[in-house]
Amino acid sequence: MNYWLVKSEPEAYSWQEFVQKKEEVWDGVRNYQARNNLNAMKTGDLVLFYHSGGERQVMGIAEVIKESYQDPTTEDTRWTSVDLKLVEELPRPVSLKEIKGDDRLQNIALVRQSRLSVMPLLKEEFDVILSLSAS
DNA sequence: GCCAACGTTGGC
DNA sequence: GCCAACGTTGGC
Repeated sequence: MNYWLVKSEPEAYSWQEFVQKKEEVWDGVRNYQARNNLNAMKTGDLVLFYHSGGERQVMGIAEVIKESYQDPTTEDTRWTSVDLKLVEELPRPVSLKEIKGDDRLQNIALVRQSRLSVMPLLKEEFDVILSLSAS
């Protein structure tokens, strides 16, 4: 099992919308590195959902329920999508500030490569973020 | 609103 | 194949 983090601008697609819909096609990725990460996702992998822009916080957890396939929003065969399903909302959101302030999270792309929209996490990093939310 | 980081495009 | 110019993203 692998762990990931995906970003969304809440004005474009919010966690609240995801909570209502329970499932979503994760489409529109137009960056090769992000696409490669999408393609590496396996059914059952867990994905943190992060709000970029004004909020900058991790909102909750999703699960991969369909592995990568042609992105339905484009004819261009270079781009792919996955399907995500709601798992649960975090007890409270974990802010970028908290993530940047934690020594154990300094290697994640959210800190090192702020523009990447789909990134892998180590299990340890995933667990640290969950524990921050619970504290 | 600004700027840094990064990606893409196009001229050579 | 290199690099300048330009566009976009996202944090501050």
